[in-house]
Amino acid sequence: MAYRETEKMRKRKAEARQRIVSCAYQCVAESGFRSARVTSIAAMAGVATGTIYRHFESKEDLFAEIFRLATQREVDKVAEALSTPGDATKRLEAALRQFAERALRGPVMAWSLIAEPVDPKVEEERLAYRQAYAELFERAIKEGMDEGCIPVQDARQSSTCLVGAIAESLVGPLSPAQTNSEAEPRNDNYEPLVNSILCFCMQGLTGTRR
Amino acid sequence: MAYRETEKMRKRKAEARQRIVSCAYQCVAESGFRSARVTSIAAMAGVATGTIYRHFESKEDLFAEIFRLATQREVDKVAEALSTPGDATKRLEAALRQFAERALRGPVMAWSLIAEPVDPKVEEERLAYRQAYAELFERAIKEGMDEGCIPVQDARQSSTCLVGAIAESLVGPLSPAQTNSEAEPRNDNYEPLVNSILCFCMQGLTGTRR
DNA sequence: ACAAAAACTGAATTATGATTCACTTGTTAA
DNA sequence: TTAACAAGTGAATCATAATTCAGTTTTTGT
Repeated sequence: MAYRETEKMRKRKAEARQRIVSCAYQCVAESGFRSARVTSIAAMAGVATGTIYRHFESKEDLFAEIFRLATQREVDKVAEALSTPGDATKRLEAALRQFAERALRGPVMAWSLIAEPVDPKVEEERLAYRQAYAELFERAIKEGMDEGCIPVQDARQSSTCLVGAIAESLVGPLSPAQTNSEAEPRNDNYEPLVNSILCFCMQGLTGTRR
Repeated sequence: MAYRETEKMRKRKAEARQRIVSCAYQCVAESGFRSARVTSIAAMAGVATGTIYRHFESKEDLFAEIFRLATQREVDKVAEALSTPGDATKRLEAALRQFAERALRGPVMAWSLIAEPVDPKVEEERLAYRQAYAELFERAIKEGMDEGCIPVQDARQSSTCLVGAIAESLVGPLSPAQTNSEAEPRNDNYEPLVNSILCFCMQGLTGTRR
């Protein structure tokens, strides 16, 4: 008898997995899911192609995990903005702004998360992702209704609409055609775009234009 | 010298093309772009696979045309609802309702048009499709601002938000997972869902909840 | 040092469908 | 009838990457 799984090995394996994940993440962040190749992820991570398959069932599974990770980051940021002190209206506005601004700042990944055509398992994650946002907003809207700063309404429905309104507003600006043609001049100022999106959203929510 | 293109031939060719198009349409309406096979479309249309390629450059081109066609139908219906007599608010509400109800009534095609992952050329058509809606709504919003029944706002931005809010609200109900699990009970009543979507949208537009 | 058990490797295989093309059939005008 | 040409056919080919797996290397406990 010999080999028995050892702490050292467990750690090494975990590191390899981690390396694979972050290289895959990087690939996707650079040019989306569609063009990310298992082969190049492996090369980038310094492992053989086959190794990927001892860490993930399939490419789809790997990508689903990447999607989940990327998503979690975004959702956390929005949650953070929502847990700021202040009334619900203010917090919602900050959260929506956060959502939009982060997307515009990392347009390739944002596009992948919001609108890139992806395989079914990844698409499932996308559904979950959108629901995660919707739940976050829903809670805040309910708080707002309790506080009295947001009129009574179907909180879930409104939050779904918010997600849709923002996502749709970003699809144009984020779509690769747009993003590429922008050549070099990165980070223009997003303020006007973001503001006009928020204007509609806040009015939809509160009935008050600002 | 002999064979020269004749009226009869021209017509026959056109008919074959038409047959291909409508069979492809049917396939997509039944189960989406992803599962539509060139081979089965050909079989269904009663032509050889190769024949498809004398009418269309590639599968993507065929699908782009199908998308365009399906899209046109929908956009026309919405345009029709918008050209009804009445004030802009009423007309917009009717149009948005039309959009949502038609989607719920033909969920497979609607999902394909709104959210199914598709090839790049088809995705391009989708962008155009969403813009077509946005333009329609934009015009109506501007009319409403002139009439005074809609407060001054960035009409284009608002119309984009409307498209997004509705599309997002439909993605859940339309997604194949949902659609399939509904088993048999077709056409439930969509009223409550549609109403709550419209509630947010109209308030976003007018600042007035109803 | 060694045998047992993993883990790693990457070239070869496989899967999936779209696309092609050598050949057959149909159409036209003389 | 026939020559000239276009349209139609569908089995064979091709393209693209994901996935596999027989062989190699590494790790471990004795």
